[in-house]
Amino acid sequence: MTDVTDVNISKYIPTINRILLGSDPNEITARDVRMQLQQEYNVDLSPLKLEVQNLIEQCFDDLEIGDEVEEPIRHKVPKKQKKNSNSEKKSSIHKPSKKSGARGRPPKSQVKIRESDYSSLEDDSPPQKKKRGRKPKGSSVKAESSDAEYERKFEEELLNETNGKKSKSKNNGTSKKKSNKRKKRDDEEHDGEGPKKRKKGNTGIHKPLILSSVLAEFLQAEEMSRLEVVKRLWAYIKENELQDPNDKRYIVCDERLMTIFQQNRIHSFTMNKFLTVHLKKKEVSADADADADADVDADADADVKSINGEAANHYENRSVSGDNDLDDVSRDEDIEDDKVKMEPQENWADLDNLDNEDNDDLFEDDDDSEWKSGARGRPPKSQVKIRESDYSSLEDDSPPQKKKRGRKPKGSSVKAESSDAEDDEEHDGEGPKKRKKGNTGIHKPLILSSVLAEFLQAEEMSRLEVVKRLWAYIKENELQDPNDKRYIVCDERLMTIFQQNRIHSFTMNKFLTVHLKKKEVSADADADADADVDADADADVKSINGEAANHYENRSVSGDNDLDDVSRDEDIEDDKVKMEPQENWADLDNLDNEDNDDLFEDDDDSEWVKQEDDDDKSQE
DNA sequence: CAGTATCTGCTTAAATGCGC
DNA sequence: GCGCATTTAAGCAGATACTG
Repeated sequence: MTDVTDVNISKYIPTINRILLGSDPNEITARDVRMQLQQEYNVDLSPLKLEVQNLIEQCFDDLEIGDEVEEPIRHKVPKKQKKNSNSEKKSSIHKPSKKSGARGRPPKSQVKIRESDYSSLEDDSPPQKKKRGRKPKGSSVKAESSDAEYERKFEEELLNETNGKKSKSKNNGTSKKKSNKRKKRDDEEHDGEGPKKRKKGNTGIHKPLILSSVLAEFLQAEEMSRLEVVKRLWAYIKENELQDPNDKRYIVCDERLMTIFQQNRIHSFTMNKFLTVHLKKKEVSADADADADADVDADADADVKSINGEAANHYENRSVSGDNDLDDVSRDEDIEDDKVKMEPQENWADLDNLDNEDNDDLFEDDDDSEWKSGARGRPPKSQVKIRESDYSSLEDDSPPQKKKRGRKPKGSSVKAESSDAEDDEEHDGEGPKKRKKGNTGIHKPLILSSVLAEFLQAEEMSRLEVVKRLWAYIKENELQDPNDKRYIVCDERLMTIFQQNRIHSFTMNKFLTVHLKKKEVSADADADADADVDADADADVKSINGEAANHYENRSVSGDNDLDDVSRDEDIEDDKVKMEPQENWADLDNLDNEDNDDLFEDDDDSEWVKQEDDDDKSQE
């Protein structure tokens, strides 16, 4: 073999290129290339190993430009090189470091997205302001939907690269908290081996739908499941802080959202409804598929314009003129409502009517629209329902100006996903967390007031269990207000507990507080507890009941659910209010606090009362 | 370690479409 | 026809995770 120390190795470049091009990028290594060079030129390249490897790497990089397919080898070459000890890692500069990991690495799509205006939607934008404390679960879950995708993709890559050293654990950690149901579903997604037939990708709510051009432009995608659309829209809404600060369930549409929803402000509940016109079933047939894009775009354009009507022009103009320029918006009559945004309370009450009417009109204007037909064809089931209740529900829990108690509205849904963490631990008991369902937190048994104890036939119970059982009772006896199921029409038994003829489900917990007492651990306390509690509770409940108690007692004789009797009582007069929800119920919270606080304050000795007092003080 | 943020359970409302 | 899944808000108290 020839000694090549003096040779200019750059002469090997063409050969290296040829070898690289002619080999499987997944298999070839720098060493392989060097070996081939040695064979072809019959030289020993060992003395120049590092140089040659660098050269090979360089060639590889050069070839790789504009040829993304070869990515795998790109990782592979330097990796082998690393093994070969001390080579300067030119490659490491552009090679995604494993540590930068899932988050740091900007996936191609992400980069691309950043260039677009919809960065918020497409990239896995972390919660706008990173808050202190524990990572927002809800948001993490939410972000997860997009985050997880990227992470998953990247993990897959990692798994290909390494032998899956560690990648799994992290993701599992974050998603661990999802609900069993969701988790189950996700598991199926992940391993694809679930026994169930449902697959996220194709069926049900995960079925990809064709987006209208407007929506497609907004979301930078032609197809997407309804679910995903909603997710992304929410991401956008949050990113741009488009939720009404007074009532976060309302979304104040910026001009972009206006092009989609044709509303200045929509309720989150009705978002889906408005989305309907922008979502079209995907045709499966090949031809249809081919034509689909064109058709859809055309249709969508036409439809959206027809839906937009005059306003469309404004939108278009505005979209040129600048972002969020709401002054422009106000030129339009429909959009005039934007001003309402500045004076939240009064005019918003009619929002839902506005939604329905305005949009129904819009939808009905154009009979040819496929998008629309989707929307219109759908039963007014919801609408019927809505009209029945006159949206009382929405207006009822109209913005409580008061400072809110309890858990802060984080702006995320925790509900569904929440249950699992605990459930998991419950079941396998091996979780790293310390929580145990039996004794701690919401599962901690509390001592019930005698009234509640009698009602539930138990001396102790966790708040959670109490609520559960109460709900069971409510359902069993159909005590929910048929007009707004969130309200519970108390029968005489519930009245003895809540001291109200009718309570909002949200406030049930509040009213329960006086009936729940922390369990003392000390031995003596334990001994005395029962007697004390019973005595206290009896006294308290009576004092709480006050005058009304007599009525309750009388009524208990007179019959079940006889609400006419109830109206004799002044407090109970509110029952009538039930028929005219608006004015009086808006103050439900105040009413709760004032009326009941007065009652509570009558008896200072009560421990039950004390709890509430403390509570109230803390509120102030 | 103190302080803060979030989670936990439960319910309701709306819309969707698939599966049972 | 119901359940599922998704999203939001509201109320509550205690546990837990996280930050400084």
